[in-house]
Amino acid sequence: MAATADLDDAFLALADPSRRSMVERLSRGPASVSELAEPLAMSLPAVVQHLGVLQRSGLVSSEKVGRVRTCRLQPEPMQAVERWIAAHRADLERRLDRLGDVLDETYGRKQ
Amino acid sequence: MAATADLDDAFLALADPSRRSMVERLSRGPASVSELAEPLAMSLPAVVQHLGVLQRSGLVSSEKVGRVRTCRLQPEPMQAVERWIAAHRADLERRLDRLGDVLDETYGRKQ
DNA sequence: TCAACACTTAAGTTGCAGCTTAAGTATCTG
DNA sequence: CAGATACTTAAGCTGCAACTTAAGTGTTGA
Repeated sequence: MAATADLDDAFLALADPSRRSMVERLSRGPASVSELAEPLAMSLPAVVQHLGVLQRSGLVSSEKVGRVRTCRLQPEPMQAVERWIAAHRADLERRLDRLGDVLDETYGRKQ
Repeated sequence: MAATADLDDAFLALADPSRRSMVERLSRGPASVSELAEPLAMSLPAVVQHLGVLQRSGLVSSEKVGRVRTCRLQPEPMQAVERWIAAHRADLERRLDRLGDVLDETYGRKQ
């Protein structure tokens, strides 16, 4: 059960299109910093800073071998975010369904 | 098929604990601005500003009747966020599963 | 009619996110 | 060992997010 601050970090990390592009790339497999940077129109230090945000959120881990840092997506924070969304979306939709029933009962069910 | 900017807005809106608390409240049913503000330790204008972020993201809609503004959670942006997460988490986990298979084949399956 | 209520608008402060350039530090490769 | 590669560190800039207080506006109930 993810702490509030963990969700803060994960949602914030995913709120930037450059970082989501990095996550999309990593969802297809590990990648080096340069590979993550390649499609992005910004300097390498900027990419490294985005990577820092992703790592601090736990969404991405990395290890350096030789001069190459290899990055990987971590499943747990993605699951925590999905659980939070799913729970509250489900609440909402259950309620909307019931509302539909109530309106049907009040005004007559549609054919 | 949510545009990138829409996902930006939705993730950003959900990256704040006060705003998530508002969304949690609204997932249980419509509420007035004062009701949303009640559990939050901040001024009413601050709450209204958070509400503005939620509305600009499409997550929340509101209408004013008399002097009361009633707010509702909208399902579509929640679904869009959930779809994005689910898609990339699924990619990741499919890959991790295959990796497990490969490791099993290479090093011998665990008993 | 007038005071309480439920916001709303305006204006200002503070801090930090998201870049930049410049100058490092290791690690390979020929 | 020199030059290319793959980051890394440092420092500084700009804009906007997240509040605040103060002063509105329109609505309602006694």
